[in-house]
Amino acid sequence: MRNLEKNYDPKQIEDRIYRQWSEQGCFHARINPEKKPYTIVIPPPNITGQLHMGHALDETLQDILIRYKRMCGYEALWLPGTDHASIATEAKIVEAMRKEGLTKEDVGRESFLERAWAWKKQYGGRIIEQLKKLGSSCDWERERFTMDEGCSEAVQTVFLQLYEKGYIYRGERIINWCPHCKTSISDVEVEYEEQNGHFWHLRYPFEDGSGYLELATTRPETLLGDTAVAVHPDDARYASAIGKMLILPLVGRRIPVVADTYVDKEFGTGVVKITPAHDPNDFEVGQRHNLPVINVLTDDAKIVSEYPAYAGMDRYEARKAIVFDLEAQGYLVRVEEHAHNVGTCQRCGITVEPRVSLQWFVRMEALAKPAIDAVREHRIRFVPERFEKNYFHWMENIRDWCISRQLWWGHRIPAWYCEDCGEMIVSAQAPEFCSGCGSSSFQQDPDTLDTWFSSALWPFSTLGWPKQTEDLAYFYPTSTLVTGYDIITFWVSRMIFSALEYTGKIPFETVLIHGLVRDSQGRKMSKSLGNGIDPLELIDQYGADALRFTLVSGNSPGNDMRFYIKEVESSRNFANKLWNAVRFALTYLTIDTVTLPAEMQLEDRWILHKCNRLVRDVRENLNKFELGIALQKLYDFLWDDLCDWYIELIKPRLFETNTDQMTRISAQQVLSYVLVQTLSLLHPFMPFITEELYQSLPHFPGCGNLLMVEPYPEYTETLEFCSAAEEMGCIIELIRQIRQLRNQMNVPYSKKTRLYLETKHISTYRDGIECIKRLASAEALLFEKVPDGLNVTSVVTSDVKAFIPLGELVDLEKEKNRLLTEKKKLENEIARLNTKLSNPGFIAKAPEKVVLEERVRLEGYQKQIENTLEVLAKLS
RNA sequence: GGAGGCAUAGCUCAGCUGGGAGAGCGCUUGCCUUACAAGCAAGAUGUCAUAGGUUCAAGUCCUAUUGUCUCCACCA
Repeated sequence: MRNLEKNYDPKQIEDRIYRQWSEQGCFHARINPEKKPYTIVIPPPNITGQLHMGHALDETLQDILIRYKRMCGYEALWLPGTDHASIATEAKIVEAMRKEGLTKEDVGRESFLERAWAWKKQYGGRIIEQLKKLGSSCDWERERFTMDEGCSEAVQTVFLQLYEKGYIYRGERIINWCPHCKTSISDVEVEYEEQNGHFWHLRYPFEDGSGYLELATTRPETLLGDTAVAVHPDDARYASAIGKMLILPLVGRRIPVVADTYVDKEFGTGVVKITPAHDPNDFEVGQRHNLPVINVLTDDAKIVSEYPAYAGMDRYEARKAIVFDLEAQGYLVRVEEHAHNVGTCQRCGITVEPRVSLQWFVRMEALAKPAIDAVREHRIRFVPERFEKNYFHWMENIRDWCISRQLWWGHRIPAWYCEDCGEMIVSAQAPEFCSGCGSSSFQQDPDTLDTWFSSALWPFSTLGWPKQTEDLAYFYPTSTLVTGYDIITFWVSRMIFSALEYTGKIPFETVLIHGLVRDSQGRKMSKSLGNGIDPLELIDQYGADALRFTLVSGNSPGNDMRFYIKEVESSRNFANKLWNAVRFALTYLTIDTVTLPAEMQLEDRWILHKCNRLVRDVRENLNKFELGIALQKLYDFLWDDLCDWYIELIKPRLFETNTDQMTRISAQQVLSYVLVQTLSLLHPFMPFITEELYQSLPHFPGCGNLLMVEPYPEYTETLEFCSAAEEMGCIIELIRQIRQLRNQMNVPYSKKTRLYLETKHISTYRDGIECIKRLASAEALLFEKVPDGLNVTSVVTSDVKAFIPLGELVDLEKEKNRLLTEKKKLENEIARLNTKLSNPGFIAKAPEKVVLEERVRLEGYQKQIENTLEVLAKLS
């Protein structure tokens, strides 16, 4: 038996406990046909990342689930790893090089990649170490990286398969281009923000001199690339203009007026300039009308050399110059203020530029369908269910996925171009000879794949796919995916359709969605605001368990939470409470096994009953992913029932002053039983402190198992003690009343009062008399009828009248008033219940159980008010 | 424009399939009662956003309204 410090100090134990788990191989999952597998793959953190509060929440939820299932007897695998995060990492490396005065082009592709791998080596491990600080019980022997050999093979296999099936194609399309990162980005990587801009009204003259058309634009600089003007086919105002030619101002190009239903007659003048190269809608109009696509911007958003007057100007400079020229030449009608949404790059924040370019795409329609069905048929379940709607909306309106990126860090596209004839060959290795011309010199496609392309394969690539490994056969499909609602579209949806397509199976059964951790003012935590709270600092200060407790308590799936340091403090206090409960127990435990006594006191049966119910509830809540509720129940039981009531009640039995060995031992037995049960129940939530305390219990050296691998408590029919629970409830009620009275009368705790109890349930109160004596600080005597002539004041419950000699209390008037208030309250309750019970509808339609409950309740109040009135009469 | 969330004590939030309004923090009062002052005991505070509806019964289900946040789409 070890002596515990007075206050819980997580720093003393956390690293030691983690090492112990690790050294005993508790994290490692082994294929075991005797057991059912339970698998979680971690949402791989970026190698650029530091652990932030969002991770802390995500990992805590996963660790709770995995520890719970492990203790429930599943072969639990939590598979960890990291993501190469192509654009984010590349941006960081470019930035680091910029400080050295270098660019990507300066160092070249090969040496750039060397830097990237060095980065991975240096920082990829950092976040893993941080995960360990949280207590994450990942199987580190199975740690993966999206660009390791196996995952890369998976990526290549998928690419080749999809290409052969015709799902991957290469084409000129309009895509989102980031002029800063100089790469394409997918639709979901664009973030829209409202900006104040202008609406420039321009006039484009007809070629035949018969006037002009007036239109408006927010981007006058794209005029250089206009290849038509469009009106609605049914718009009577412009019917005669359709098919006529206009002269494009400043450029002099002849462009047609076309009719297209894309145009909104009601908006502006009902005339739209069409710039197929720089607007997605215009691009489509262009396709329909066979319009030329004229690109006017370079890859860093400057005007191309074909327009000497503006060549080399940045897009915003060009805008000014062009507006100036338009005005000077009389083409500008007026300028309006106009607020509109502008797309920006998720990574760098620069305004994206729609741009026509040659990219690789995944054809999504056929892939999306089975993925929609899987969720619709509830083969995959979202928790909470409402996030299905997000998913369906996205999947049902899905567009082709642009997967090529003009980046170097990532999986390079396995396509090769013949240097002689230009023939494209898609294959894993460089081809030997060109199938077209027989040449043997090839260039590999310079582009890499969208980082989400590899994360989409994560649930199965990490288990060995495309190889049919034993791991894959046993642990796949995985069980639960835990992630934030912000990446359902980026990631969850892509894993679902990928898994169905390549493995023919769902990737996971349940998606547990959590919200964002916000700051105390409800703002997102972000670097730019500087409002982030570092989880590692909190762990350092309050312990990992306290942080975990804070993140889970009061949090419900899918909802955002605000984070207060104050709450971590109270979580820490809870840990300390638990610590001290065990510390107390240890000073009195003389037994070293955990068995329940044959003979138990009332309070023993009561706490066992409550503990057993707790086991049932916590399991139920955990099975339903209601982690916050489960934790709340544990908190209430431990603090209130166990510490404030049970331990206080059994103190007299535990102390040396108790010479009755039997009651002394039985108290120890029940206490250690309840402690083992609750430490086990709480372990998934607060693994460190529970493990440490469990090991300090005297039975531990005998059993020898770490708590982490002990079985999770199970509900036991034989521990249902309903009548004990009821009787104890009455006694608790009585004690509360007496305490209230003493408090109101300013009787100090140290002063014991005499107490005469009058009740018809002598046996019940005989069992509880010691409890009353101790917790109400009273010398209690039991009577069926209290002798007359005692000048007394009193406390009243439904089945007991308690009298305290008047001399021991201070104020008779006060006491009368107290009882009158009590009477009033009771009258109100009785009236309410009478109304309810005399309602024929209620009697007829409410379930019998509910009616009965209300009747019992009413009876209780009636007895109580009788007692109250009787006592009031005595007082006056 | 489309979809969804939230609105409960001074603050932050729980409240599962309808059946007497809860927790933490804060506040008031009294206590160093042989585990814990990071503690113990007692207490105060709520037209559960508004208006209807369903029901014997609504914080809970339905409809509308207001406020607020988010996601999706993006109209020149």
